[in-house]
Amino acid sequence: MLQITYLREHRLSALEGLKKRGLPDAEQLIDQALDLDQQRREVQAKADALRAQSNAESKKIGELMKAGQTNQANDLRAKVGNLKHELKKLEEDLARCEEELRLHLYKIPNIPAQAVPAGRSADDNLNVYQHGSIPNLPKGALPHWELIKKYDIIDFEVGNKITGAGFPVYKDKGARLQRALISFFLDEAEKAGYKEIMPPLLVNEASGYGTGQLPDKEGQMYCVTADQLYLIPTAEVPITNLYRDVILNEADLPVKNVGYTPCFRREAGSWGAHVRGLNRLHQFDKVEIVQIRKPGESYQALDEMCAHVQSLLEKLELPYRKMLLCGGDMGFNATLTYDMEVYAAAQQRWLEVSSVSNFETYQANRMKLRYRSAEGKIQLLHTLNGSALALPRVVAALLENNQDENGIRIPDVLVPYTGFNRID
RNA sequence: AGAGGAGUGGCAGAGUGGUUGAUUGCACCGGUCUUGAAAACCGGCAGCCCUUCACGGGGCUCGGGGGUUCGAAUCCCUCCUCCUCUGCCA
Repeated sequence: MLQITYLREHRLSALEGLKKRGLPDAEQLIDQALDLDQQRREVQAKADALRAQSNAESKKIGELMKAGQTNQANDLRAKVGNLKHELKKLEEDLARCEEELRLHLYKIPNIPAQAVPAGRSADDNLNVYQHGSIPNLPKGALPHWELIKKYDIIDFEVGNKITGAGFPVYKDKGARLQRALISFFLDEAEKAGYKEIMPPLLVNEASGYGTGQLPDKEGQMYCVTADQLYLIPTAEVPITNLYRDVILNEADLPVKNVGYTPCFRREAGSWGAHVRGLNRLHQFDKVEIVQIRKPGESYQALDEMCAHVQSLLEKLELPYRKMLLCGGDMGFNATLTYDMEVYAAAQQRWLEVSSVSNFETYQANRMKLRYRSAEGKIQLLHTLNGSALALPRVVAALLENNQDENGIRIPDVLVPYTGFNRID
């Protein structure tokens, strides 16, 4: 959620930024927020003044009672009683104003950073870096959804039976490969200075609001209605919410956390062509890195996180490209996002395996995540996160790119984790 | 899940209706003293919102929400969390 004080002071640059997202009603959104804010402040000023009066009179009643001047105390008591009616109405107005403003601010997405190109869709994203060569596959090369059947390592049918579409069952070397990738990603992150966190997989409503999945993406999360809990769509939610309502000391920074979790996404309405096999699932595994940074350092941290993700892809020998997302394709909460896409040679498609974003203060403002500087000044922090990495599409590309007539080669770096160097 | 107890500032711990946003101790920060350090002493030390160019002024918050009252940390209701006992369970 944007800070209203920011909008008050930087209306024009906010507007300019939001236009890069292609928001047709950006001006209206901002001006309405400013109006609501103006109303709120007026009502609060009145309510505060009235309350100040009533507090002062009440104090006097106490003094009169102590002095034994009961009659005067009773007169005053009646007078203050009348103030209360007036105050009650103002309090209701104030609560309504605050609520309206809050709900309105939830509707305004984050302001894209300077570097973000304007654009409508993924077609307008900028390819800023590319690495590795596109493999030449043998004749008769198969897409991963055929390979997993051929070698019997991932089973969608039995997943359909026990749960439903999009919940595959990993078997044998397929299961082992999942575990190997998770361990590899966690070990690499720890080498890069991240602290491992194993969080709950269900979160409450407040956490959903903290990182911005609620109210915006309510329909995309699985909800356990009996207890009003949500299955996490990403480890970002619990790991960032660790710091909800927290004031960190400057010495505690930067925070660098990593966590492996399964992720659960309803993916309502997003099924179509191109989502076969592992390309899109309701449950998948992901290792997520999260950083919490002082405002001045967050873009440097973003670069550092990208470099980490890129090093993983290079170690796995996967060809990839780094995309700078345009305003229209960027998530609601982010100011700047890089997507990493690997090339899956049998499908002949680039698949997004990581999304690395800076949220600046957007999440921190919702979460009241702040730090106290050495001089004692308190201010909001910047939050960042990135997938490092999401497994299914990495597996898809590994299977497709490393296939030959007799099987699939496992990249050297994974062999110590899998205990085998081929799937056949 | 049932019964009982409890939740106060970074921590510990007072406070059961009236200038108490809160005694005190520890921790922390600044200062005096000291060659330096410790000790001692002095001072500071919650967050948010409104208002003011500023100095300052005002409001809200004692787990969350609601209520009683002129006035609530203190009384009532409700939810959450923790502890003890019983039950259940990997």
